[in-house]
Parts: sequence; C-alpha cells; structure tokens
Amino acid sequence: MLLLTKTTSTTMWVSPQHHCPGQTSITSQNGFVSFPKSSTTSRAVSFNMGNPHTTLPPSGSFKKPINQPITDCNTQIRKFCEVGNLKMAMDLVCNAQKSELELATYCSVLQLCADLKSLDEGRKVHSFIDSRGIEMQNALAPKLAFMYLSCGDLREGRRVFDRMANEKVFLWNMLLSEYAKIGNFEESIMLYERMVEFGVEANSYTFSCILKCLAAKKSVAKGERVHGYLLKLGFGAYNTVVNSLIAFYFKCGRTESARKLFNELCDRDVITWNSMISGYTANGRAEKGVEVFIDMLSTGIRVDLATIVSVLAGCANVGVISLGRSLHAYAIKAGFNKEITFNNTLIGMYTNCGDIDGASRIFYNLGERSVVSCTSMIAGYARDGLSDKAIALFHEMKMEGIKLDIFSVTSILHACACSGSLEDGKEVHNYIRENNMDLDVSVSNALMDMYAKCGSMEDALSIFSQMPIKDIVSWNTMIGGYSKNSMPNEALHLFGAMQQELKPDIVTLTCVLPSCASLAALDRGREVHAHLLRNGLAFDNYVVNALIDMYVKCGALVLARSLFDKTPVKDLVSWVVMVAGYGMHGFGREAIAAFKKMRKAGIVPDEVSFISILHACSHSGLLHEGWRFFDIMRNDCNIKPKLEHYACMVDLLARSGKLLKAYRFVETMPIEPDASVWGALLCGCRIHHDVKLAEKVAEHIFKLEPDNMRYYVLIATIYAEAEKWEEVKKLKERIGRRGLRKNPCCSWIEIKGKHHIFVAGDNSYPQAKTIDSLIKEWSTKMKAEGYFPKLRYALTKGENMQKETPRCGHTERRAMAFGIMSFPPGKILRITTNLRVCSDCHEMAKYVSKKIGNEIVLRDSNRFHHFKNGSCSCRGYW
DNA sequence: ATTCATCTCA
Repeated sequence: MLLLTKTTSTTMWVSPQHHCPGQTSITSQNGFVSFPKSSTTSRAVSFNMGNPHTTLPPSGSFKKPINQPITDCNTQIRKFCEVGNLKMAMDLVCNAQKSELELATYCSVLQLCADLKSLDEGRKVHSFIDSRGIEMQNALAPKLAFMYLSCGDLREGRRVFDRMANEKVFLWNMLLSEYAKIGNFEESIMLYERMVEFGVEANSYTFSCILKCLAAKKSVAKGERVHGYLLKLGFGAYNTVVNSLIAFYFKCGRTESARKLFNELCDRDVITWNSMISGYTANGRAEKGVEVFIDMLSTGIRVDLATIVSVLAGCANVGVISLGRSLHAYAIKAGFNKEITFNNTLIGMYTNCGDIDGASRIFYNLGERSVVSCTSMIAGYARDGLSDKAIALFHEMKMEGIKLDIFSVTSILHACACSGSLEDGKEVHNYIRENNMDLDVSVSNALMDMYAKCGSMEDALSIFSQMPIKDIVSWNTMIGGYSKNSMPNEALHLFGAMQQELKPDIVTLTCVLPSCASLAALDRGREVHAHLLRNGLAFDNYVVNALIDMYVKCGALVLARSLFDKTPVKDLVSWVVMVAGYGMHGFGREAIAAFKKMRKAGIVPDEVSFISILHACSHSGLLHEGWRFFDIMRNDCNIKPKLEHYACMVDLLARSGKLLKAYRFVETMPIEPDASVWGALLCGCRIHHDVKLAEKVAEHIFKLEPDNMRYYVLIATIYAEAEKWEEVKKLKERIGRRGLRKNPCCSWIEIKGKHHIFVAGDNSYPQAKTIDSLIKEWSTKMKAEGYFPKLRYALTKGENMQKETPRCGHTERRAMAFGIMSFPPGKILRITTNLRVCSDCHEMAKYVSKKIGNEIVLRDSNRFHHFKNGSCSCRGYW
C-alpha cells in the first residue's frame, strides 16, 4: 500500500526528462546505461539485485554434459530460485553430492538468500561451500560477500571481501554504503581511497556515496579532490553525481560552489532544485532558497513533496508567515495536505513563526498523528514557553500508546528544562530508562541539560560520568551547566579535563568565559581569548560580548574597553556590558556617556540596559541622573519598571541619605516589593546608621525571606555598629534556631594563572609569617599616620565581640600582602573577595596604593574598588 | 544500488 502511493506520487510530479546533448555523449562515453525513471516499479517486483555479470554464470565455467537428464538438480535448484522458493532450493542443496553442484547454482541460491535477507540460510550455503572444499573463484566469492552485505552481516562480508581479488566496482560501492549506513564514514572514506589506489574505476554510485561520507565529516579538501577526479572521469554533467556534489558543498557551507555547479548544470531534475532550496535553508540563507523556489516554478518543473517541505522549513527559519500561508494554500490545491510529512513541517512552520494556535489547529485536526507530529508540536510549545502544554502532550502520547523516539524525548526534556520542572523531568528520565534510550548521546545530553537547568548538577554529573561516548555537546552542556549554576571551579576543572580529550569549540569557550569572570581568573580568561583568536572565532558578537564581560569582571577595564572599541558592529549587549562595566568600577559618568552614545547609534535600550545604567548611577551616587533615567525608561521607552529597577532606585535614594523618601517610595510602589527592594533600603540604613528604620525594614524582609543569611548579617552589623550587643546576641540565637550557616569568607589572587586563596579562620597558609609581619608593619605605620581602624564587628564566634577578628578574617589584606610580595613594584594587584569588603581592609588598600605605589583592583561581592595613590574609585559609595 | 524532504541537546 505504502509502496503504491509512493510510486504514483513520484510518477505524477516528475516532469518528462529533457535530455541535453551533453548527457547522452557522457553516458555513452563511459558505457553507462541510462534507465528510465520508472524503474522503481520494476525493482519492487524483481528479485534480480545484482548486475547481469554476476547473476549469469561466467562463460566457460560450466559445461552441461549432453547426456544429463532434464531434471538435473542444478536446473531444479535454479528453477526454485527463480520462483523464490528458498526452502525447496535449500533442501536440494543439502542433499546434493559435492560433485553434482555447479558454481552457478551456489550463486543462484546465495542471490536468493540475499534477496530474502535470510542470513541463516546464507551461512549454511557458505559452510557447504567450505566443507565441500569448493574453490572460491570467479563469481562465487563476490556473490558470497554480496549475500553477507545484503543480509546486514557487515563483518563477515568484509572478511570475504578482503580475501578475494576485488576488481568489481559494484561490491566496493556496496561496502562503502554499508559503512556509511552505520555511520562509520571514516572506514568508508578509507576504503574509497584504497579502491582508487587499486585502480578500480569509480562510477556514479561511488561518487554519490563517498560525497555523502565526506559531507558528514565536513572534509572539504578531500571532497574537492573527488570533484577533480570525477571531472577527469567525465561525470561533470552527470545529473546524479552533480546533485551529490551540490549537496556536499552545501553541507560544508560552500554555498557559492554549490551555486556554481547548479548554474552550469543543464540537466536539472526535481532533486537538483530541491537540493538548492534545502541547501540554502540549512545554511541560514532561506531567502535565497525561496528565490530558487520561485525560479523553479517559472521553469515549469513540477514541485514534489520534498520541495514544499524544504520551502516551508525555510519559511520557518526566517519567520515569513505570509509565504508560509500561501504555500499552505498551494499545497492543499496540489493535494499534499494528506501527506503526514507535509503537515508535520507545517506545524513546525507555524510554531517557528510564532503562530502557536495555527499550529495546534492543524495538529488537533490531523487524521493520523505520528511521533514526528507530536514532536513538532511539543517543540513548538517549548519554544513558546508553554511547557505545561508540552508536558500534557507527553502524557497524552503515553495514553495513546504512541512510542516516543529519541527526538520526542529530547523535545520533552527541553520543555522540562525551560520550565525548570524537575519532577516532570524525572518522569521522562524513567520513561527513557524503561525504553533503553539512555544510551543515545543526544538523549543523554538533553537529560544533562534538563538537570542542569533544574539546578541539579549532581544528577547531570551522574549521567555525564556514565556516558560511554561523549560528544562535544556533552562536554559543553556540563561546562555551561556548572557556569550557570555558579560552580565556576567545577566548570574550569572540567574544561581542563575536556582539553585532554578533544578540542573545545566556540560554544565551549563562551561557556567557560562566565566562569573565568566569576572567579576573576584573568589569566585563564586571556588563554581562552588567545584560543579564540588562534582559531579565528573571535569575531562572533556573542563571543566578543562574553569576552568584554570577562575582562570587565576580572577588573581589566582597560582591556575590556580596547576590545569594545575594536568591535565593528556593537549590538545592544556589547553596549550594556560596557555600561555595566563602567558602573561596577565606579565610573558613573563614563557609563552615562556610553549609554547616551548607544542611543545616538540608534540602539533601543531594553529592561536590562536600564538596570545597568541605574546601577551605575547608584554606584557613583548620581541621584539626579538616576531619576532622569528612571523617567526616560517609563516615559520615552515605555518600559514598565520591574522589581530590579525599583531596587536600584531605592538603593540610590537610600545611599544618598534620603531614607524616609526611600521608605515612602517602597510603600507606594505599584508592584509588591520583594526582599531585594527592602534589602536595598536596609543597606542604606546601615550606611546612615538608622537602627529604628532598619528594624522596621527587617521585619518585612524576614517575612519574605526568612532563610537568607545575607540580611541577618546586615542587620547584625547595624546593631553592632550601634553597639547594641544584646540585640546582636538575640539575632545570633534566632539564626541558630533556623539552622542557618554562614558563607565562609575568602579572598584570592591569581599569580601566573594559579589561584592563591585565603579563607577566614584558616591561619595556616603558605608564607604566613612573612605575610603577617608585612600586615603588622602596615598597621603600625597606618596608626602612626592617623588612620583609625574601627573595631566593631558582628556575628563572630566568642562573647567578647569588640576585640575579635571580623567575619571577613581580613583575608583581603592577606591576599594583598601576598600580591605585594610576589609582584614587582608597579604591577596592578587584582584581588577578589566573595563578600563585601571590610572597611579596615578598604582603608589599608588605600594606604598601600599610596605608600607602596601599586594600583590595586579589588572586587567584592557587589562592585569593584580601584585604589590608586591613596584613594578609591568608589568614593565611599558602597 | 545513487542524489533532495519534517521532529532533538550547548
């Protein structure tokens, strides 16, 4: 039934062949017989698979004795073979005497085994041949190899093949395509090279197959050599070969080469046109594909299903729904709308163009629903953020008994990942285990991604470590997962391990950069940058923006700026990264200038851009400018402020000492304030020592986020600075009751790519003696010169809180002293600390930058401090 | 015995 519809459809839409003179001359030149297109039908009923030379016995290999009876067993066996009765033929073979059977008879039986794909019977024939000591000669060995290859026993087929004289191109082709079928393209390519070396002349089938393999491996150079060779053999105008070449060049991204071939080919068939359309689409040039389609219509070639599907996929890629709709109408007229393949693509087109309702209308009106239809719909829902509907459809499929394949499970996992629904994700994981799909690399990758996006890196790692074969996506998913889950050490560690196994690509490097940024690992970041430059990957905007961000966050603002200046096409993200960078480093005026320049360049700011400019204003205490941007956002740009924007404004007001105004601002917000908004106010209360307001604010916060340690620390500090030790004690008890733990403070400095970490409470670091004495020397001198360190700290271990080392353990100054000891004078010290910098260390950094003369760039949890010649870029705003 | 066509993961 299926076969019937297929044949009718091809014959219906294929145009009459118009032969150009070139083709006829080429075919005769090479001795090729051209078959009519309708040979598909005859192939379906005939069992004669081999070429005439192998099915007919070689002349002279057997001679019928004249006096033999008509019912000779050779004749009988061959008669059974002709009608396809393998059982009877085998019975006769089993019972025959050794000398009785001719070579050609074995060949016939083997041919039938191949046609019927009966490996067992074929093996039996092989063992007869061996046990009867029949010489493997002439047609027998090739036929045996053919039988094994046809029945899917590639290994045995190869063994027979290797032991015979193989000058037959047919068998070489078959072997090549079998290796290609199982994805072993390397072996196929190697065999092709050996074949050419042997002097076996390739034909059109060879070229089709080898070009496919080379396309899969993206071996452009080898492909070009094959191209040259096939021209030499006279295939330059041979339709199927050129079609294969076109597909090859497209798959390697060489659209111009493909176009040139197309232009020069006179015998273009429907496949040629389809290849052009899909080739352009696959290379992100869908508009070109549509152009080709329009040309195709004007030539009068009948379009087929593949044409429509390719053009629709192109519409989906560029999001041209108008063309998609007219194609939809056209396809209905042409009768394609009964084809499930067409409908599946249509669903994809509508979802990609953002018309999810149009897609689901088609989906729910489908007479027959395949896995692919469901997958397209699930993918569409996931893209549109409708994860619930995607997951519901998954359950529907299970109910209907539709078996999910690797595509559908990866789609559904993607939906779970997008919505962060770990429970649903685990259910899908169970389904995958039950159906033994967890061996597939793509499925495992999707599982890891789901777990990573749901925040469970342990589950992701357990899958990763159990994968027998990992591809580059597996590594990238893990590294990116660690990066996004704030596990930068793990990300960098895995990045190192990956480099032992395979070469990182552009995705790996962009996944690693945020981790370098978060650890302020400037040397590692520069290595990544160098890697990108060496491989010519540093031109993609996404990558360049990640690089600028990395330099900003590693404290190398100058490097960030010079990279930014060199970027020819600056997009919104490039500008925003730079604005945020200036802001973080305390250069509010520069941030404002950059923001203005961005708008002048015609780039429209979005929500996120306003967060960064408002932050920049608050880090530099630019209250009026901040208000102005808040108004611009609401009035000029029509962006409704979100919680982050309100938090920035509260921060700005509170830092400037306008605490009551800030409080009223929070109370009158049109949206419900969250802990971060109140937290900004609490921060202001600390700076301006307003204990009463702080208590009021804290009550709001503890209602919203009772378990966030950050706020307990902040309010405790406020009490401590007001010397309300009773309140500090109560707060400590409250923390104890909730079982909260403090994040240990640590600071680090990178020296020659190695991190030297100082953790609070750990006094056994290397060179402790020298470091401590250097710090002591500084404190003594500071006291003598009139610096007054504060001695009020909160949340320490003992009872006598005034006299203790603070929570930060002064790790910042240890890193600083170590840097001074290790670096030559004049070198910039880059230090990172995981909490807010303590005011004592802040003072000491000022002192060191003046007395020793080194510039110090200190990153705390909130911003950067540039110490130069005794002053800090934060100007007290922190 | 070739060549084109729908759904997946960073």
